[in-house]
Amino acid sequence: MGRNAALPDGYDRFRATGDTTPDDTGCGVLHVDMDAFFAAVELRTRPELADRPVVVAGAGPRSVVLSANYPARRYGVRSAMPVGAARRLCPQAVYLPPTRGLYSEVSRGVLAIFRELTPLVEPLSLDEAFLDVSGALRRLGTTPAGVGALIRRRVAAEHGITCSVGVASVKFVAKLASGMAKPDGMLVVPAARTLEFLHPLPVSALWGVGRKTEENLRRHGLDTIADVARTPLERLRRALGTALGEHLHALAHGRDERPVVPDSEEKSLGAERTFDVDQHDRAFLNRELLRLSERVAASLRAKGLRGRTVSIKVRFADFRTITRARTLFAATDVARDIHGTAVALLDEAAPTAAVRLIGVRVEGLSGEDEGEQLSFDAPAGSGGAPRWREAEVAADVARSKFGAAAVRPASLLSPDEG
DNA sequence: TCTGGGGTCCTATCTCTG
DNA sequence: TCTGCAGAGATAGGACCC
Repeated sequence: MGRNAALPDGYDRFRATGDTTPDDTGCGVLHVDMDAFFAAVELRTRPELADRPVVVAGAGPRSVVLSANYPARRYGVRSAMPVGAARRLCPQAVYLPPTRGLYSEVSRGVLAIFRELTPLVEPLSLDEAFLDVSGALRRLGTTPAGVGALIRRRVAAEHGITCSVGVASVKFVAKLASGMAKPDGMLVVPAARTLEFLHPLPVSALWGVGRKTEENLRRHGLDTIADVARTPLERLRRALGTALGEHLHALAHGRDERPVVPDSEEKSLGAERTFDVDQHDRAFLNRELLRLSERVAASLRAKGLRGRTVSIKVRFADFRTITRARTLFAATDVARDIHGTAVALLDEAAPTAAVRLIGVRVEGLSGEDEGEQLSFDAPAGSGGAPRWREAEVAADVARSKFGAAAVRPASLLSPDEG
């Protein structure tokens, strides 16, 4: 969904319109971003709502806005805003619950279009991706901006939603451009005009500058990207730390060496849950850790992965958040092992305050065939772990046939199911 | 305003080892 | 045996992204 950057004055000169051929010299990277993706997908089946404010959000008291269409945004409704705040700003909006699975399905269809055009497609999330089209232009018989226009036509025709496209010489400029093209537009930044495009923009437009870093930069008198570009590298390093200082210095000069990477490996996999009401009860928290461990383990197995480090996250009522991690002797994809470690970590952290959120994450991922399986109640090599794993794999199969509720640990059954 | 859930990356600190 | 040092890995927290 991207950061919303209204098109600044004068930036219309970068906009590609139907009746002109934009200068896309030196451009090989496209960033494609669906407009108000979840809301747009919902509106396909409810076209009568198209001109009304529509918000996709969960129903819980602590839910946030997942997506808002442009009529809703005119009232100030934004992604990630608490639903209560959205309702105050726009009580007349239609609030729709998210449709599980639907957005992934549409996303796969859109990505398939991209991959017909170039193999170098790097998805960033369900609703956006980078494409490197530099090697495909001769075969396609068009220009980068031509590919962008083709994508916009096909996504609209085949999936009934609009997208915005940024065309540039490097990833981060393409991403900025797509954000500024929204909704339903395309911006093209030829390589030679990259600095002209970048320098008037505020520092917050730089990728990696959030609220804290923006405050920090402004404290140092740096308000625009041009200001950052003019600042000596050593001063940026001191102000921001080595890595961030060097990163922002490069971006401010229009340098972004990161290639479009089609298959990046996952580094961690987790699940977490915010409770409707803050929780004290340790038995309840342990059951929730089991539920989350089951989910994480099933995802690991579905992806053929195992992980060596188990971490938990605990957020308290005052939003203070702690994490605790433990590295196992060997990688695992077994819920029983993950849960055992998570409970031990929670016991050691011994939180006394009310808990708002609890999460489980597995890091240090490797392929299923690398490393050895570990179990809590069996020494390595004794065969205990494979039996638990077999049981969990059998449960995976049952769930895939009969639904998610078909197989659960007894401790997760509600009393009337027991 | 009162803050979801899924991630990545960076930094500081601590511990272990040679 | 103690101390200093450097490097690696583990750990915790924070910022950021969508």
